[in-house]
Amino acid sequence: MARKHAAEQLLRLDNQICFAVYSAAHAFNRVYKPLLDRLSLTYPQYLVMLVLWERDNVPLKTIGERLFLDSGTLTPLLKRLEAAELIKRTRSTEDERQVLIELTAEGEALRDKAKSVPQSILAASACSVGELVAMKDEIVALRDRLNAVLGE
Amino acid sequence: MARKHAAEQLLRLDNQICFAVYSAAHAFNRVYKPLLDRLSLTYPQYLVMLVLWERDNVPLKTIGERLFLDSGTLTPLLKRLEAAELIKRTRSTEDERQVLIELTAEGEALRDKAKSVPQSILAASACSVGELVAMKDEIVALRDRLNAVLGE
DNA sequence: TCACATTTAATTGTCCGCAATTGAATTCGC
DNA sequence: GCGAATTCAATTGCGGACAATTAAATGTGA
Repeated sequence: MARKHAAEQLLRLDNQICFAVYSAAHAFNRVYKPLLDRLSLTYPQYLVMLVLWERDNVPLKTIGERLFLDSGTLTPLLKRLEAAELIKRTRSTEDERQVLIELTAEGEALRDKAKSVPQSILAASACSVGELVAMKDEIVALRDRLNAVLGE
Repeated sequence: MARKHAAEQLLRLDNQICFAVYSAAHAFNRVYKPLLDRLSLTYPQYLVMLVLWERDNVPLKTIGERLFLDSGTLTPLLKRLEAAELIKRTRSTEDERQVLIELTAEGEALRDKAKSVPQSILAASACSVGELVAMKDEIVALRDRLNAVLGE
């Protein structure tokens, strides 16, 4: 047989884009780990802080929409950030269903220490900013198409 | 100020390739879920099965190297696959430190049911095979550069 | 107004992912 | 051949992820 059936080829690990993305996510996580250890943050916690550094005092829901995470993930994570005194959780007075997340002074201050992280990641990526931006845009477009399918 | 300082821009969530990869991995996982539910597999379990369908009777270590996972992840996962009677775990007679993983007849048979999965993913990705292959190759190259940094 | 649906967080249970440790088997240096 | 280092799997503990459920607050329609 000159070539295997297409369905067989698609089952091969090395042909699957999802595994490429999956394993790249883990590789990123491992590169981030020592950098974030210095901030005493995990990667998902760092993502939450990025959201808050852009806009403070937002409901849990909004953070979840931004990061594609639900309350089952965020509630315990935010409690740990509160225990670390980086954020405060308070019920909204207008809508008591909502929990508003607010940075503490300490949480704000951490932003400065975090500024050098992206540069280190850039270096580890070992390619140009232009290439990375192009890849990022493609991956985001793919992610959004996948999420669109889920919304149907 | 005409434009913000570069370090500030790099801290923005939308500018981070790692978040693109992270969120794309989750989106893939959510698309895979209903497909894999029919096989009673989780995504990491599906990855292990892909490895075994390519080559059977391999040590745990080899599976870990292929998937970039360690024994802390694989040992319980493989025990669940064994409980589901898809694989068998046996100590190697030549080197008793190794655990060899072998498909059962049921595990082999599942391959047929899994054949249609990649096609469904392809459809959800909503782009051409050529584009996907190109993206996959770029992401794999990036992953390998990141892993290379870790190996130093 | 009052039943009903919707929105939002929190909780519970299951399954990854990984660091750190332990213990057993093997290999290496001498 | 023997003690030390290495390899490999298992275990423990912690922190995500997410489905499913619960409960409370809010909104809506007759």
